[in-house]
Formats: sequence, structure tokens, C-alpha cells
Amino acid sequence: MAALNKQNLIAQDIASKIKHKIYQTNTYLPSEHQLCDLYGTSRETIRKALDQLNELGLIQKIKGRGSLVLDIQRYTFPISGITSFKELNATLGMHAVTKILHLKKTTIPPCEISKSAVKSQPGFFVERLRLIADTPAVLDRDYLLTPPVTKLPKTAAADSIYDYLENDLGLNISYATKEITVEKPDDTVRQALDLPSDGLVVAVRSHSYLADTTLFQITASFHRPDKFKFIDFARRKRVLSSDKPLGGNTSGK
Amino acid sequence: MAALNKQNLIAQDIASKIKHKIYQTNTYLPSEHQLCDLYGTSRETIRKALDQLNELGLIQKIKGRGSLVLDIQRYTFPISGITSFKELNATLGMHAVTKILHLKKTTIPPCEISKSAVKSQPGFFVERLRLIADTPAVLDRDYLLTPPVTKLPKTAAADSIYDYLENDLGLNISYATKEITVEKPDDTVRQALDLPSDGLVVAVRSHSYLADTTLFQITASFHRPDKFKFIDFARRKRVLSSDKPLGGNTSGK
DNA sequence: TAGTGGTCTAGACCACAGC
DNA sequence: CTGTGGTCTAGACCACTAC
Repeated sequence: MAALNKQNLIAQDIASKIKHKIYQTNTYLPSEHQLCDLYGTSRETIRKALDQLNELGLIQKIKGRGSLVLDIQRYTFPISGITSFKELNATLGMHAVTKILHLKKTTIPPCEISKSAVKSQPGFFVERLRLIADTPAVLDRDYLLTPPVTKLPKTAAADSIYDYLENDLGLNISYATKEITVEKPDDTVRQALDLPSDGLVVAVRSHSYLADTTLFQITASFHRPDKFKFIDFARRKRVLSSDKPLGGNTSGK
Repeated sequence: MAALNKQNLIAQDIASKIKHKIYQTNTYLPSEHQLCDLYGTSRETIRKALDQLNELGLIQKIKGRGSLVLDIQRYTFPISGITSFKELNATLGMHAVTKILHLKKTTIPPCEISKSAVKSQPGFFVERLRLIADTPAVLDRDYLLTPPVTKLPKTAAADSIYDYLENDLGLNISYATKEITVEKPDDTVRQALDLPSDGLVVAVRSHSYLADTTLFQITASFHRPDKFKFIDFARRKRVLSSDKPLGGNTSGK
């Protein structure tokens, strides 16, 4: 579903050239003016392409000098953001295997939908175990809501649900909220991940939304603590801080 | 230093109006054309302001309809990104107290600087304990490198190092890489956080950089597992995935 | 059909880096 | 001084939503 507009194509082309070392780490990209000539576009379009790479941490723009290619390669890479396990598996080359434990149509209890859901909703429940080098590393529990997700073949669950939703169903996956905590596992999780009886798990819970703000997925991933690693690249944002600190804070977190 | 350009001012103004419920959750902002009239700017400038809010998850832009105000308030808020503990403390209203355990000039051993550092560098070492509701929650260990950070008064360490670096030293904090793992604490951490002898801690290690890509801070934060919570808002990015999977993978998926 | 956001253009002026 | 990125403009055309 990659939109075929100029700025995305340019961003992908430059990203690819960085990946293949045509643009080397710690060197500068051609100037924006040169890129205009190279791609035959206006400067604002080039700048929007570079903004994407900047946001991803591939480059750092420095006023008066140019766009420097950063060396984030060594930082394994974006486990942040919304990324499917299959994509991670591919980019990190970690030889993982997915085992489907459950896949069934159900009604999703409202308590799982922490938002303002009053009544339960139909959907699919998928439970998958992820093995890395033959040892269990992650247990995923996904609820796919049925208004957007009407079908879910077993092959899609075994491969990549995101692939299926985007490419086969044509859904426009847009954003997610995500929460990481450390907690005591329930019995199922403990046994699946082969944890000691007093052990802890890392729980990553997320709500994923389409571009029209429809909630379509609720996930809880439970990671073995010793296998868990979350890597993030973040840019400093200053939009929110300046204002007065939210005064009437009635809710307690 | 909040730049005083139009797009940032507009973004902050709209963010403030969302915060104060002048623009209500689940309603649409005025159209981009109306905002042009309201602020007396061109549309592209309005769009750049809205892009900032979009990136933060405050709004969702929907083609043909408008910019919808999202309800992320209930999600506590951006612990993602680069945000200082003081800012978090203020926005979340969590009544935290900072205790300085150590503050001294040192040379930072190269092993701590995981990048290509060959020789050790001078800097400051700060160890701080964060208490929430009188119970220890986080132990921070910061190295501030001395090329950019020339002085570090105790008052700055007790208040907010980020505040001091940005507003007093005028440094331009730009981005950071961050890594979250769960591991066994050393004795100091275990005692400071009052953990059992076989307990685990959540370790958040980060490298922070200035706008000119100078590394200025290396941090390790150790969190009590039961107090730890990481909340993230992420938008789906599609720049990197399309290309062939980096390794010797011949199939184009 | 009218209104919305999405993309793109060809200029302009500024601030900063480096010679 | 020249070249770089940062910001802004006033238009244009498109695709989508809604009526």
C-alpha cells in the first residue's frame, strides 16, 4: 500500500541508498538543491522526503552544513513504532518461528476494550507463540475486531496479520498506543514461556487504529524478561511542554 | 529554546486549545482554510503545524473530513520520546522527589561509550534516586560529557538537567537512542530500590545527542518493576519495509 | 456539487557554516 | 562571500467525503 507519490518514492530511494552504503554513514547527502535536480522536483518535496528520514533517525539535518547520514545500523533497529513481528524478523534476521495456539471467532468482552465500549463486540482471538532459536520467547494474544476484520485465515495468522490486513483486506493501518509493564504471568503464559513459578514477564499491550480512527486490534504480548529488548529512536519534541501543567488533573493516572 | 516561528506557535496554540477543551475530543478542528484566515498564514504553514500535532497523536487527519481531536488524555501521556523527569513529573502530577546520591567530575571509561570511543573522556557523573510517594522508584545514573557540558551545578541536578542544558547552557537537544531491558541489578541498585535479593530491574539505557550530532549524555535508569510503565504513541511508518530485507534474502517477499 | 485534506510547485527571504 | 538548510507564500491540481 505504499503511496506512489514523489516524496515517498524519494524517501525510499534515499533510504535504500543509505542501506546499501551508496550514501555512507557520517557523510553528507547531496544538498537539497542537488536532490531537486536529481529527482526533478521542487525543494519542498525533497524536504518532505528528508523529513521522513529525519523522523526515522536515518539522517540528521544540520543547518548550514547538510544532511548527515547517521549510524543507527548498530542499534539493531525500530522495535519502536508499529511494526509487525514478521517485518522485525526479516530486518533483524533472527530466525523466528510462529506457532498458533488458538484461533477462533469470539465476542470480545468490553473489559478488554478499555475505551468507552459498553457492549461486547464480535471478533477473532488469536494466540501465538514466538520461538527464537527453538526456545519460546513471546506469547501474543490478539483480538481483531470484526467490523473491520471480517475474515482471518489461518495462513494469515501464521504468516503476518499486518501483511494480510494491509495487502489483502486493504486496511489502512495508522497508529497505535502501547504500554509496557512488568508483571506476574498467568498460568498459561508461565507454562508457554517456560518461566519459574515466581518469575515475571514483560507485558506489551497495544491498541491499534485505522486511518479513520476505527479500533481494529487489541494485543497483549508477553515476553520472557531475558529475551526482551525494546529499542527506540526519539526526537525531542517541544510542542506540549510550554503550557501550564494541565491544571485540573482529576483522574489519578 | 522554543523557536518562535509561525508553525510552532500555531501548533502550541492549537495544542493548548485542545488541552483546555476549547477544541473538544472527537470533534473536528476548523478546516485548514479557516485556520489560514484565523492565523493569517498560508496553508502549507498550517499544515506543518498540524503535522506536529498529528505526530504527537493529538489529532488524526482524515481526508475529505477534517482533523479529528483524539482522546489520548486518558493514556497518561508521552513517556516515549525524549522527556525529562521533571517534565513528566509536572504533566503527570505525580509528586516525585529527587535525591542526589552522587555528583562528581570524572573521566568516563570508553566501555560506557559503546560507540567508537577509543579513549576515555572527561565529564560529570550524577546518580539520583527518584521517590514517588516516599518510596524509591527509579535510580538514574547519568554521564554528562564535558565537551558540551562544561559546568553542572548541584541545583541543576536536583531540578532538571535538561532545563539547565537547554535554557542555561543553550544546548540544542535533538535526539536519543534508547534501549529497555530487564536484568539483574547490581548491589547498589538493589539496595537503593529496596529490591529482594533475587529481584529484577527494568533498565533503560540511552544516548542523547545535540542537533550537531554531538553525544552529550549517557544514561542508565533502573526502575522498580512494579513501578515501571512505559507508554508510547506510534504512527505506522512505511519507508524502510519495502526494500529487500537487508540480508542475503533473494526472494522479494 | 462544494468542502475537505494530500500533493506539488517556483519562487522568496532568512540564519548559519565555512572559506 | 557562497552554499547550506529553515521558513513561508500563493497559487495549482488531485482524491476523497458528504450532501
